[in-house]
Amino acid sequence: MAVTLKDIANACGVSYSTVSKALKNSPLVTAETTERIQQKAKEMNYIPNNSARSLVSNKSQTIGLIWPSVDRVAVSTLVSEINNFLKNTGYFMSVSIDDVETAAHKFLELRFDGIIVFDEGEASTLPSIISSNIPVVAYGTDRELEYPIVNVNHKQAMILSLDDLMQNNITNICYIGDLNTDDIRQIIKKETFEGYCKEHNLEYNMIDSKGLSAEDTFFALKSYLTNHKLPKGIICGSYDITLGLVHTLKDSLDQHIVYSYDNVPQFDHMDTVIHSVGVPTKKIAETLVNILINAIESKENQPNVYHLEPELVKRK
Amino acid sequence: MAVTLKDIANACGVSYSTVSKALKNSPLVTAETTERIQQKAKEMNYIPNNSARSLVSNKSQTIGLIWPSVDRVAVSTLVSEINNFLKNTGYFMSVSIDDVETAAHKFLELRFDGIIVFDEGEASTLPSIISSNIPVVAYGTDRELEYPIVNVNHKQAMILSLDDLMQNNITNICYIGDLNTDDIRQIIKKETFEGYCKEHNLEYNMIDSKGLSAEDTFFALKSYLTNHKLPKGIICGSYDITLGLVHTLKDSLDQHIVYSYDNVPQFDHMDTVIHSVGVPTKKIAETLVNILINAIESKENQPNVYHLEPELVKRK
DNA sequence: AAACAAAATAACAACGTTGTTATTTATAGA
DNA sequence: TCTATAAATAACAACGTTGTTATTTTGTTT
Repeated sequence: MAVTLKDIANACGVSYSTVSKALKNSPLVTAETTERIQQKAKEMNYIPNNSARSLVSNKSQTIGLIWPSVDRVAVSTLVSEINNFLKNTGYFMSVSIDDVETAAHKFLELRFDGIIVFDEGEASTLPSIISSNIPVVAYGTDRELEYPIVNVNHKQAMILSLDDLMQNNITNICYIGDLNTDDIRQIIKKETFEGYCKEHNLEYNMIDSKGLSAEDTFFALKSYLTNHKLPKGIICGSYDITLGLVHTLKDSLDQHIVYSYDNVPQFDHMDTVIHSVGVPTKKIAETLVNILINAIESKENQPNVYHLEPELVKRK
Repeated sequence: MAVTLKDIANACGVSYSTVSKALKNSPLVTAETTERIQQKAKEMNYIPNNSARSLVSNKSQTIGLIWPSVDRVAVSTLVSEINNFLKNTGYFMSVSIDDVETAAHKFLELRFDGIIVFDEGEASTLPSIISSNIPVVAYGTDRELEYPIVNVNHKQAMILSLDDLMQNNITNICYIGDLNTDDIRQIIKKETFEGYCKEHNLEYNMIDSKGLSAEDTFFALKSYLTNHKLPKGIICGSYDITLGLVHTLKDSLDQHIVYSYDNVPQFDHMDTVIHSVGVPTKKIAETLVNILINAIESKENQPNVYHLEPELVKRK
């Protein structure tokens, strides 16, 4: 069916091992033969068989990305960036939206070279049988695992925005975020906010977005606003929550100063001024890719927690 | 490194071909040995090597999905549904967000069993060298290709909503969509709208959303509304465009009757009443999967255009 | 022109499976 | 007990590569 090295060899009157070398520009084959063979290979639409290749060399030049929550918009930017960095490094990225364990198992069967996991807490921990068989790096929650994990220091991000609010003498503030959850990231945001406010004697309140999506936030705010008002300073727990806020306030938004988690490029193109705080998406993508590629090439998987420091991006 | 059939064979004192059969529940192996071998395989954390398997059997039980525009939210629902249908059929779905040609080429190298492409027009046409080597099905634009394409009959969808408007005696209407584009799908919507209105002597106008995203629409509408008013009946060219409209109008939305393209479940959870028109996401997913699996199993790829008929979903 | 070294190419084993063919072991009938 | 037959297991070739080893061809030196 498909064209193989043997077919090219026959067409060129050489042995298939010579074809193999020629296609890899090996110095063991003379320039003319190499040229002739490559020419023929192209002409015959040769496509290397990764299965055969992987079988003998144990390399597939492919990374699996596990992304069970496809619908989270903010993350799609990160996925794109990871794809770019991987491509530059010579790897192909294959995404699965299955649950973490199913996806990882299949990636292992496919003998991919490494795995990136979007860690969403307990449910997404990879069993050690898997992580001991393939380099893994996770992005997400701050916890000790058998594989490296990249964390974005949500605590520091909160402090950055609060410091900036203080500096502008805004002391009437609120935090909008998912308050009733066991997602450790959301808990950190909430607790840091509360701790800081108490410590600095700020007038504050916390509004439950009742979820992480823009829609959840929209409904939660709509009902909240029937008998409350929002203070001048607002900190939103995520990009999607901010969208919900923008969607709700619309025109009166410019009476507030808004800080949002998730330092994604989307904020640059919004018509309302929203400051954002967090590690730039590119930086996260780059770190994840570097750690993983390094683990693959050095063949060792150092369990570790990497903290990336957030930046405050002020706009207008 | 990884556990192989041979390792299990040694541990059980049988030959590796017996292990191979036992793990596949072959009747050629006695029940006890099968039990003993499967037990051991589990204990040793055996993970089959897909490369070896695929090499000899030419099957990978994996489908590649090419999705270059990850950021389009409406599509993520479809991607999830496709994943579900594929899983039920015993296939694993691997997504690439690379451009169509790069992704398809890699899927071919990986010897995947089939490809689903989100067809976005000319730029995403697969060269026949690829489509003749692997079953392909596309979702998207209405055009003749060397592989089957599933199309959702945008014309009929427009007519459905216009008929419904007429039936409710709303004759003052507008269409919000991407007007200056060579995307054939958008052109069909626009032309069907215009043709219908002229034919029925309706008072109409068309508003350029200047893009397909919610943001584009938001800006376009904002500037439009400075010296215009929107009519009672509104038809939006996509889910994202509708989001832009909702975002812009907010409270005055209930003075209009809105129809939106893209029959996604998201509309059910919105707090404003929006009718939607289009083929239900599940139906699209199911059709794509069925056509592809059929092509794989019958080993023939009938080039064809499948038209799915849209439905009008009225709410509240 | 013979001998040798260097360069170019060919042959081959291996990777981990599957499916077919060959061999061993158990079961039955005389 | 011995053969004929069936059942169970083992051996083997093949899939398309890569990297190593073996062979052939070419070029140089005498």
